[in-house]
Amino acid sequence: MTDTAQNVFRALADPTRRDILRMLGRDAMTIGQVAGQFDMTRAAIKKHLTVLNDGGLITVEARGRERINKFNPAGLAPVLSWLEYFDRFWDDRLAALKTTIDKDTA
Amino acid sequence: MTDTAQNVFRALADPTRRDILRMLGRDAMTIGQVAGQFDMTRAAIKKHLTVLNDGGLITVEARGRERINKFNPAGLAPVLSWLEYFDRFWDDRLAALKTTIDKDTA
DNA sequence: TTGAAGTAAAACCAAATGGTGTCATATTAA
DNA sequence: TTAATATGACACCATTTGGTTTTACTTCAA
Repeated sequence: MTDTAQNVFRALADPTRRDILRMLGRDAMTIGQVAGQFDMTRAAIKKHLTVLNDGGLITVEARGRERINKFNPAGLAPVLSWLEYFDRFWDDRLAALKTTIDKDTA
Repeated sequence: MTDTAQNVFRALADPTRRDILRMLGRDAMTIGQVAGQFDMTRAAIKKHLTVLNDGGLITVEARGRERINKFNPAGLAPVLSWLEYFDRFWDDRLAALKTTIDKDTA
């Protein structure tokens, strides 16, 4: 396995992949289902899913001839870790994020 | 200017650029100073700084014949916004980030 | 004013990226 | 068994990316 953080940032660098991740955040989907939402071939979507999987952002579960792709929240951890380095620069902007977090963790 | 979020994620996709950003987070530097820290030509560094600037992650201030490159914390806002979408998935991991935030905002 | 320092900009190159189409394989259903 | 479905894997292509060299322009200092 290569550098984890790099794989995550690389995975997030493409807008299609970020959209796929949002979609999988709502519902787990097969490759075909994901492809149905984009004007792109299944092969292209499959490549994106591979990159997302390499970045640990999704998990793939085989079910018969289908592959269920699920969003993996833990995969975003490297991004959060990386962002923490800049904590001291954040003030009001981060405070806003903090409140949204509070709503969940309360 | 094209899509802001895309420019930010694209800027963060390269490890050299992430390293540069960390360096600029500690101290503002000229192109030459940044280049001195990497085994790479000034031209290459200049390109990276352009991408970081396009992403709004740094600001460049001319001083004589020098260009002072500064980290711009606000440039990371699109990343935070994008991450907020996944709030409901985060629990303990995000709680950790929350505590570090609390230390700053207290 | 002349030379050195700092940067900008352009031409160029190899490799990675994002897409396609095709074919093979495995599984479900008739 | 056979046909359709869902995916995997490969070859291929155009464009982008990350790097280099080279040249030119400003600005500082002697």
